[in-house]
Amino acid sequence: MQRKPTSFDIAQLAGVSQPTVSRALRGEVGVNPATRMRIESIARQLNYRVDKAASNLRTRHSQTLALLFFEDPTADDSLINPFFHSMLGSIIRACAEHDHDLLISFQQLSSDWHTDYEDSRKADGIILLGYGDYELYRSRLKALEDAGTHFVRWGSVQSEASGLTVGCDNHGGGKDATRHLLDLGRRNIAFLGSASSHYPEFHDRYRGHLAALKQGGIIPRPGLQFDAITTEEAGAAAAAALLASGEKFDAILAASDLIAIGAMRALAAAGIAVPDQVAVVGFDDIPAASQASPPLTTVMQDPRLAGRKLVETLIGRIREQPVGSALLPTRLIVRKSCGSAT
Amino acid sequence: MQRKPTSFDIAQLAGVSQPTVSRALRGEVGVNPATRMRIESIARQLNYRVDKAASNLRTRHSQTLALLFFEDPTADDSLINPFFHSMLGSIIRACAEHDHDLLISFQQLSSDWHTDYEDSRKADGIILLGYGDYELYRSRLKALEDAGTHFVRWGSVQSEASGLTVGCDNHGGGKDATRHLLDLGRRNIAFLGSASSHYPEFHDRYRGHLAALKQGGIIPRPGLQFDAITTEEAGAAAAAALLASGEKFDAILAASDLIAIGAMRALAAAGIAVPDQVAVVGFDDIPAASQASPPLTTVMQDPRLAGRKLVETLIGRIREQPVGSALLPTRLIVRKSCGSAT
DNA sequence: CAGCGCACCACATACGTATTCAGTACCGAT
DNA sequence: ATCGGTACTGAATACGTATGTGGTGCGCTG
Repeated sequence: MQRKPTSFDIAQLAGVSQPTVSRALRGEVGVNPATRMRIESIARQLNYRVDKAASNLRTRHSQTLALLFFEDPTADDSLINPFFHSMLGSIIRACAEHDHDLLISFQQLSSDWHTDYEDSRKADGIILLGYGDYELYRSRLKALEDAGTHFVRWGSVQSEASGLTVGCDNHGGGKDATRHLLDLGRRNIAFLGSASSHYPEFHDRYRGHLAALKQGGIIPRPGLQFDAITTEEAGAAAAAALLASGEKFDAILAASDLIAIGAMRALAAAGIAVPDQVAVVGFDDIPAASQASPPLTTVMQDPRLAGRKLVETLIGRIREQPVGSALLPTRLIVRKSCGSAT
Repeated sequence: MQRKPTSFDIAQLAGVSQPTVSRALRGEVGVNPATRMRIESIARQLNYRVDKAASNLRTRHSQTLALLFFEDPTADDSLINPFFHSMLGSIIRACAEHDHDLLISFQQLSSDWHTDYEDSRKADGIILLGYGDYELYRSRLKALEDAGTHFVRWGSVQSEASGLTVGCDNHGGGKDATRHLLDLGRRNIAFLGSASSHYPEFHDRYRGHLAALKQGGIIPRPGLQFDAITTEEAGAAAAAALLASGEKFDAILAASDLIAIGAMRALAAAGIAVPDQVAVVGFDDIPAASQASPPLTTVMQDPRLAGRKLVETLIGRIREQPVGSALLPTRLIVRKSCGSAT
């Protein structure tokens, strides 16, 4: 097993200089076609690959993006929110389509990620993904911005955050879902999920919910909102709290599918029929939504589109092209849990 | 925003030479403690980070592992098998614990991954993950091996593959599951999942199944085995085929949870009660298994352990330490679908 | 035939770190 | 006073690619 071939080896075999090899292999203009073909043929023959480290050093680009997942420190080790999981796949693909590699890492909100990836030139830019208390890392975003780091965040587009954000139309999605429930004759709709601005996406969904109520001439009852983070357990707990509160309700809008699924479990345990007695609508359209019983009506965020948009926005930013934040459409997926005629 | 600081900048400020800075920051012995502290302090102050590209170029190591997912070309874009998804999390963590970065990529079985990652020095080694027709990429493994590439594969440990393999005890898991069903009085156990050696893991599970039958004095009926790849659709189709075959059966051992869940759906559609009429056992213990109705009895593969073992084995291999393939234990998780008393 | 422009290519060097080798200063022992 | 050894440090260089600058040969124009 001999030494890995370098561009010098090829140069020697081709009878040209190393710079010419470099130019030829990178498709630069101004290389004699005959020479280029000779070089390419030799490179193929030697199974030559450009040394990424040397190339990165010289060009000062790594052609690599870093994907950072944020998570509550409480989260179980190996679990990722299913929606992010779907997005992961599309991000990987989008990176490949743009000839970039993808570095992936988990981060606790508390660690010092903000000084790492781009400073050390491991990546040209960063994609930030994660639910969680937004206030906790706002200052980190600011630091990133100040350091001139290229990054894109998935989240609530409306919030006055630093940097670029890609997110779906949470407000519109919440509004659509609630309007659908109203159209079905439900009048007492509970909202499960934090309404605090610390969770901007849930907050937006809640505001959309309220907007639809208002449009429908319904006066919101504060007693129908219960906090929950996006786990089944939290959803079940919130639904239990709702039941225990004695408030009258005939529908639940959950801020995420996991919450909705947990709530449906709690309802089932309490002997309440979905959708006959209580209609349930979720948010995300994770795979489990269609598997739930009854299948869950939900607001779909398109992970394919989301991943692609994140990558394209980030690469645009890196290339100093004029890119902005992006708001992606949502779509209501009607299944059985809302009691629609099907 | 000024230029990124280099080790020369620090050297100048500290009144030492650049090599001393390099030595100090990497914790080499033989640097005066006072000098070291001065250097470290200046580095912190400048927010200095070692330039990965330069470091990689010089050391000829990238401190990076590549994770390659293989998938059937037919698979939907953004989906990863849930079990691999769980492993992904633990691999990411294990990499972090060992101070390695993780590059991630999808690969079609047909593409030329075998010449890429390590040749270009993007990664020091490769983790291969994926179900799929094993024969298709056997030759690629051979090529990797011949090229001296460091890699570890997740899969069937028994198969005479090139290179290192980490996998769970598929044979033992299949045997345990079948024995449990026999203990519960089931005598006509169908096996859903390919029994071909092209799918070595399923093959091992099937052999375990047969071994348990033999031990229990049951003569296997070939008509009770139906091929299926690891999707719900395939599981449902296999169950439908089983039903259509007219074979008598009172239990199903599925080669994966996805197959089992699909099969349960098909059984439910046919009005067959689980577990009363037919007991069902799966394999993997994906999150959906505990959510299924009834909750699915299954053979757990521990993704935490699996991920850690893969990473540690690979790093050991890279460091030329004496590491070997590893067989990880499985554990039967008894839930309702098998009809155990609970 | 002088002069010009074009197409192509080589020389030299930069990128930032890690490592080899050769010191230098200092101490204690002879 | 000399030597040997220890502890530390600096000069020089390698790693492999990409790029700025300048030069060569050729064909073409006038």
